[in-house]
Amino acid sequence: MSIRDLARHLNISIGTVSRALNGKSDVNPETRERVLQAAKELGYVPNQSGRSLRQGTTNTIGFMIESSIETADNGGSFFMPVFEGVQSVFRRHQLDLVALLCGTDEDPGAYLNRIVGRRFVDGLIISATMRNDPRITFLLERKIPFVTLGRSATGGQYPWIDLDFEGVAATAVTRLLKFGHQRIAIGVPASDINLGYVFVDGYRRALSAHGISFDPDLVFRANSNEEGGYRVATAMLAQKQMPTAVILVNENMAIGLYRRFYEAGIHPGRDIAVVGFRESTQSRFLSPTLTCFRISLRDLGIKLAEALLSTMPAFASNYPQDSIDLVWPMELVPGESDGPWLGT
Amino acid sequence: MSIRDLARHLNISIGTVSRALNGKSDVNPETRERVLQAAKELGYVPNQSGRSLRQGTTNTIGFMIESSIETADNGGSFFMPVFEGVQSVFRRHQLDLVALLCGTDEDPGAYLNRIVGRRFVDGLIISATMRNDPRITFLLERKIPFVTLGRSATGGQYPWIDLDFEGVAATAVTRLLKFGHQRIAIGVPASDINLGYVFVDGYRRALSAHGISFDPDLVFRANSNEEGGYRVATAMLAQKQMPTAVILVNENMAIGLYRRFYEAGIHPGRDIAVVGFRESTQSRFLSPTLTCFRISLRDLGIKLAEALLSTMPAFASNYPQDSIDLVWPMELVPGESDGPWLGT
DNA sequence: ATGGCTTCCGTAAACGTTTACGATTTCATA
DNA sequence: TATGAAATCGTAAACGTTTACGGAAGCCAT
Repeated sequence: MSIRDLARHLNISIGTVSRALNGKSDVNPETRERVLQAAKELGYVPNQSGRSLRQGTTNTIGFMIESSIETADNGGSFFMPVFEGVQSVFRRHQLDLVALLCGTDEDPGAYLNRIVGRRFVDGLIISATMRNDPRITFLLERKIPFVTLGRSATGGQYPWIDLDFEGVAATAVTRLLKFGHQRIAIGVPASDINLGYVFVDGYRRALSAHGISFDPDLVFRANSNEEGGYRVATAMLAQKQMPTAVILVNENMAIGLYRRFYEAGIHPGRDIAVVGFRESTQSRFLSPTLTCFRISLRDLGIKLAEALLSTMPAFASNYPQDSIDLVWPMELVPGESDGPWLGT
Repeated sequence: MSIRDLARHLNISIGTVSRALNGKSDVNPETRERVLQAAKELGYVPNQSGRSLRQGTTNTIGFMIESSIETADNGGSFFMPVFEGVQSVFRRHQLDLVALLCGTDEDPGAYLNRIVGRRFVDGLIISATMRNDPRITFLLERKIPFVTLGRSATGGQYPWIDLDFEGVAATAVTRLLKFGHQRIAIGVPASDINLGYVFVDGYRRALSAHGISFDPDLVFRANSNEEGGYRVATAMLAQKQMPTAVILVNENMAIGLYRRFYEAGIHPGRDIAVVGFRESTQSRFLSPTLTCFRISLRDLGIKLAEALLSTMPAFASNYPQDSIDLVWPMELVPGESDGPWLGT
């Protein structure tokens, strides 16, 4: 069922059929109607390869999602809603979105090189941005439109959207200080993901804004999952003077942390304050419910899509450049996991 | 950087270049070496559109992942490891795997029709199979190779792999009966996903095998997330005679269930037995830790890939047909959430 | 010297689209 | 009526690749 078959069936040329289907102006409205009708009846859908070959564009966007061991167990709850949002925008432009999950046993650079080299996608969304991310320099020199979810220390001119980790750190720190806490710890990912650096920076700045000196012993690095949270709690318990509060960069860590404290007979929310990130269905149903930060992942996805489109020549006219380099604000949702310090 | 440029640069014809790159036999080893060398130096990667157009094959497989509201929050933890496994097999055959997430505001049938019509993929993996799934009949009549994760009541000849829900139900029921429980409830998804039907069937059969009559009031339907678990617990509490044990089809439900019981002052593992499904990082760190079933999702993914390849003419020779229609066994992992019935 | 292999390589068609260009018709206007 | 513009459509080239086919060269045996 090619366009040629369709043309033969209608007794008109394939050029006219193509123009009719693509909404070009120089075609008789009546003919167009006949073509569209026949296309629907015969179930004709244009072959993407032929179209791509001719126009040099694939009408697909790739969303590269990290699937490392660390994030494999919880990444989905984050990415799925974002993906939803991105897709809702692309659908309006007949763009198909595909998720590209680079396997753990393949080098992300090589993977990206293959995808880009094959002209598989017209643009890319890059997530889990590293502090120094070779993917960014690669895409820049290949002039592939892209946007990153998460800023990076890598140089160059490209749009990025990131969560407001400084804001989160500042809000959490001030809140906990107001509650009377003095030793406030944080739990951040052990990997080289840039998120960790930004978070620690924000934490540091927030502390110094209140005249409190930074204590490196209060920064706990671990995997961003339940096991990591468990380890953080264990490390906290081992300190001569245990922190009275802790800020976690990942809500999955909270479960492991809760568990470790439960084993030690320590009640989060009473004996120790916990602030998590980010709000999810989970955080509302933990006991105690987690104080954390709310964010509309779907809206984030929408902004991501718009930022990408603004860098693509074919769509840039509809999307002004001002939607790029965005720091996404988040709102604190109080839970039962923190409160006034009752200790000595 | 097309094959033509490469040929010009080497002063040989494009036909020879193509043959050299594709490992055809009728090319001088020395020439082949030169071609491969030049391709690497100049960073040549064959254009996928051109290749697809010519061979009628795209070298990509689609993994259609459900992203409905219900599963958006937890689907990732399940699919990511499966995806990993699938990808590890496809990589060996130079096949690229892409995740296709059908947005919630688009009809899955229409989405699939577009993907297939465009000749976007050579094969498909379908998940979240419905009891009556129009996608299956569609793919069958279009003769697109596919495999489903989850069996279906839809007729036709196609490979599927499913988890052993009967086994899970039987094991859980016998275990709980041995513990002295009499009123054993189950929590299953409210949607039309076939998984729910199979699970209830297994539960029913397991009960009757022990001479216990089936009580429809013990089947609780809810969303497969934390909120659903909360609702299930609420419904259980409302019954005149509360069940003494409950089997959940989703471990995320356990969190919500725990929460509701916590609010009611009831301790899972002591006052009520909970058996969950499936084991995850979470289930090991909940308090109490969840008795549940273990499964290697990566291995599951590998089998899925093999089943699909066995139906694709180009690969079938390497993959015998016996790997299809598989019921995946699972192993129980005891936790703290169930035990002997201590009630009256 | 001729014929027949084998080895290697070039030529050209084909895949399904889109689109620049030109051809034809229609129609109003001079 | 002649003319030009507008509307509509057909023709053919082009995108990058693979591959069937044939040709050229080399070699060996007759």
